[in-house]
Amino acid sequence: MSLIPIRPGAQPGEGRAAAPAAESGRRDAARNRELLLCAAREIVEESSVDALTMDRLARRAGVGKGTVFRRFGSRAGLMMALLSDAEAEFQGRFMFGPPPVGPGAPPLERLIAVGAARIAWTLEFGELARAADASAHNRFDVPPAVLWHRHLEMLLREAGVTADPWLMASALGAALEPELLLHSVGVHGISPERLAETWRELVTRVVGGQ
Amino acid sequence: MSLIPIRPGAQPGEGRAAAPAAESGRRDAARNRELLLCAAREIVEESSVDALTMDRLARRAGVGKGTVFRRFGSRAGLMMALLSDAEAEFQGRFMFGPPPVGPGAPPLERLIAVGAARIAWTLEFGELARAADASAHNRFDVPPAVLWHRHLEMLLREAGVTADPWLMASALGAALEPELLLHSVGVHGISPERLAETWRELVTRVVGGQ
DNA sequence: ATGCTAAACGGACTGCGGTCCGGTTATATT
DNA sequence: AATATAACCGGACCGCAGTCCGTTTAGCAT
Repeated sequence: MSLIPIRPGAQPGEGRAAAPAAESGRRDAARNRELLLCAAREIVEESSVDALTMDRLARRAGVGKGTVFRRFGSRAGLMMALLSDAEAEFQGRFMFGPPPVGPGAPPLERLIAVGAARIAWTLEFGELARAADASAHNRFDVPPAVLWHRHLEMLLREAGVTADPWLMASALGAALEPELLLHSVGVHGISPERLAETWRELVTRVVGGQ
Repeated sequence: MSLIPIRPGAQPGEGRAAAPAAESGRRDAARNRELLLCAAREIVEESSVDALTMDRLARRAGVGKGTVFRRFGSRAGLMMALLSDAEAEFQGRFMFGPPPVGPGAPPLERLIAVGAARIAWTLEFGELARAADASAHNRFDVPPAVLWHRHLEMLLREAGVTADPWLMASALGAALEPELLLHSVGVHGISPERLAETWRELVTRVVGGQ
């Protein structure tokens, strides 16, 4: 799949060694990587994201624990690897897809649409995203997060928001964080539609529209 | 201190046993509690928040590890206990303090002021708050967080925000989360003034003002 | 003072994420 | 085919948060 591979098959360099890419040399490494991703998905759908521990994954895949960490760097890295296809597909949508999420629509419309899309995306893959964020030292500096943030910033600029678009993008982005969305839906029973509607209201007011 | 004690000297019930309050019976328990809080503060100022591990704290205070967990329930509970005075003081400011943070000023002014105050507060105590959030299952449901959220919601209502004030409060509150603020300042070198200014802009636009 | 009981105590124990290092193996070179 | 070497592999090991349970003790009632 991977329309916009953010370094395809590479994890965000956790330890010092960084990025044993998918195609570089050793075929057994690549094979183990797929083996592990496959086993990880099995564990997740059999039980839950929380059940996906590094030891368990290693034993399930029949490899040593060290191998798991060498491949993915950390638990967060593993989660991101599991998410990377879905993430890349989402990136493709807002960067090259059809309007109003993709380019071609007015910026405010794009903001509204991409927020709604993000909400839907999060409700589908959010458990993994939340787990990734949870044990992430630097969740804000990871490539997909940076790209997402820059995209929001760009849309805000295009929409005519002059005051510190960088911080505005941070503030608005915070309203779409998986932890918050999942909590709203899961604990308080808020519907996705209401989330999207409030996002629309929020972003409309921020760009000074209406 | 504790102007508005959120159950004074009690931790947000973590385990099943919950809330061995400060004054109830056994004086040794209360004594150990103070002993532990004191030792915890020592460790933090000698080293850092990260250096404050439960084992270390227990040994430093000369008690068993079980005692630490019985008193505070979890690491997050300990962090909240360490924060509780500062948190209570802040609550006092926005609920009963002088305007514009406290009551008496127009709602938009109060929103702007309380955000700025929150930013300053976070930059002072944020390390503890971040540590508390980090290992908190239910960081949104803890009393101070709920009170803060409801306060934002109330101000939004008073300011005439009709559309789903609950979610709007969540969204705006997310822009003031310790993790985000500390990241902006610490990693990207954003100044507190710029944070406050952007908050002013954001909240002004949201309430539809000028 | 003495005895009773509920509560507090300590520290061994578990499972987890993450690191390290000696042994192994795939690939390139000759 | 033999060799060299860089990368890979496994699993023992560490520190941490959190749990459990047998033991001790504070406070009360008599």
